[in-house]
Amino acid sequence: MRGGLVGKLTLTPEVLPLIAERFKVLAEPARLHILSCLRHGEMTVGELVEQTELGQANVSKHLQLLHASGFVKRRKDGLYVCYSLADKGVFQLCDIMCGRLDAELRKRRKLLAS
Amino acid sequence: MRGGLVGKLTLTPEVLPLIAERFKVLAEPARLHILSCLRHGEMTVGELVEQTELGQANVSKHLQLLHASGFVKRRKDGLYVCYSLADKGVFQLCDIMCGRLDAELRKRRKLLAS
DNA sequence: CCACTATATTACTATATAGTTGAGTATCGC
DNA sequence: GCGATACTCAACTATATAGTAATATAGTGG
Repeated sequence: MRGGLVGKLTLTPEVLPLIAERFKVLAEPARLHILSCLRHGEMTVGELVEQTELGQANVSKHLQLLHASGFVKRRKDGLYVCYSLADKGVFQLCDIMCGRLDAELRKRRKLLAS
Repeated sequence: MRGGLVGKLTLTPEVLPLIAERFKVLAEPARLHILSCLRHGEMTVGELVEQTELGQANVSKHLQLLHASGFVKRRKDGLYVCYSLADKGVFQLCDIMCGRLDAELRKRRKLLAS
């Protein structure tokens, strides 16, 4: 079923700030790194700190934002808080962006060769 | 053929800043507005200023950035500079984001109803 | 050449936020 | 209870950038 109605909401002036806000969440290497870590499964905050080499409070703050915008979900396990991807759809966005970047780098390289 | 190899480049730590930078370009209501205006065809800077009700210098600056990141292309026509979408793929990203937003608003509404 | 129009650029201000430090909260084992 | 651990929150600093006003550039017609 794949979610059914994708894009029912269109890019009208009223929703522009809301959409921009979402893009802004992904517009940060640190947050993309965290998401990319979570690709393989849920992780505790501490594990993410270790993996990303960011400060602990910093990771925590990024996670709050990612959670508030619905990119990740939270689960408490005793002392630990485990974060995981809310859905794998985030990477659809990243993959498209990677594709665009790739295409442009290729184009730029071709220009240099000529 | 739809472009062929989408996502050949993956989300490795080295490309994270580049990908984030691209998302940042879309993380601005003004720029999304400009892109949305261009959806129907090419427009001059002046037309975009009129349509978006932003300052002229502001629009020009946003256009420089959109052009530098490969979202729009430029064409000089005498005194005028006509901007148009580099490709329609941008809206693939926006539509996905709209879908995510829509899904979350719906979920939030369902919670309120219960 | 000059005046005019359409864009671009520069310099500035105001605001937002990434990262850090230190304090606060919750949960575990003793 | 106490201390230790894992995480969150609040206050701060430094940096980036959106928007603006003024100036510069480029093309057009006289």
